[in-house]
Amino acid sequence: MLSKKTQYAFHALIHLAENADKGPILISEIAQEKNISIKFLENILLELKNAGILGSKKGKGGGYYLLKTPKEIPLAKIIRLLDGAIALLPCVSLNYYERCENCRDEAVCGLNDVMSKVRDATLKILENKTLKDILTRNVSIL
Amino acid sequence: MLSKKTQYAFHALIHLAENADKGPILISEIAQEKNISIKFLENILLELKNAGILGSKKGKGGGYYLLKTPKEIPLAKIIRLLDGAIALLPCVSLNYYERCENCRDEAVCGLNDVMSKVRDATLKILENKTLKDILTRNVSIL
DNA sequence: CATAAACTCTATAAAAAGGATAGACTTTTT
DNA sequence: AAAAAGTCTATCCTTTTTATAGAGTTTATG
Repeated sequence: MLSKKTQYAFHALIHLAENADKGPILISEIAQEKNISIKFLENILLELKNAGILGSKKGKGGGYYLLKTPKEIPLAKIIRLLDGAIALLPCVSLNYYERCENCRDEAVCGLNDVMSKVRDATLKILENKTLKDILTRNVSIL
Repeated sequence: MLSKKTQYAFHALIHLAENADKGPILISEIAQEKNISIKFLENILLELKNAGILGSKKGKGGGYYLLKTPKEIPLAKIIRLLDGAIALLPCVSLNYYERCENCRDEAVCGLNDVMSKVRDATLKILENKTLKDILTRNVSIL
């Protein structure tokens, strides 16, 4: 299961993309629209900003906005950024690999084998689908 | 990512299956063999017992043993028992569904749509693969 | 039938994740 | 120059997950 953080990030990104034509969007607007704690959302948007996905403008008329087009933001990237590994086991993760502490030899571990298949099937979807693919509204400017 | 609980459960079940010909297996043996905290493992085996997957025998010569053949234990069942939902989002879970608090209408939510596909791809593997498929050693008695 | 071996149960503690709060800092408008 | 409207940073509280401790119960067996 994805963490709340990642779930909120997706909803926030969707809102930002669908309102990209309106200039910087207030955190408070996203929080209200998507029913998310405003302060918690602050931290999440900040992480997305530090990762180069969002930009922000301070002062009156400020807010957050996408730095890339939705098509350039794969869903897998968001999950890895906020949740870490996508795989179900650490010993099967491509980006956050950790040696298995519970088995003798990963090379002949049947669990490793099955979970690799699950990872591949999941990544095939999440690395190819982007923010654009999960938008409801089509925004002409994008 | 699967919880430690579920990860440990898989390794314990593998050990039980691969040594099914030896009668009841001690918790301590599994814990040592698989490098798992013995007391934590106790709780896990108890849950598996209460779910009807394992049986136990008390007293000298006691221990845990499988109540079903490995082929009858789908991997998805173990995950659902110990971790709950397999899906990445509550609003997409078949067995642990919860309404989405962050979007207006799940029926037209693009996130819901993509995550349903991930769920289907994952379940296609995890519901068809069983404990038997992740064993290293072939035990004739099974 | 006493004893040791082994599982069972309840309570508690430590660590991580989720969520909430406060206040400092920055930019813009007037 | 100052107030308004935002972001940024740090800390704290609660819940869940992970792990530990110890008393209690059952069973084989000599």
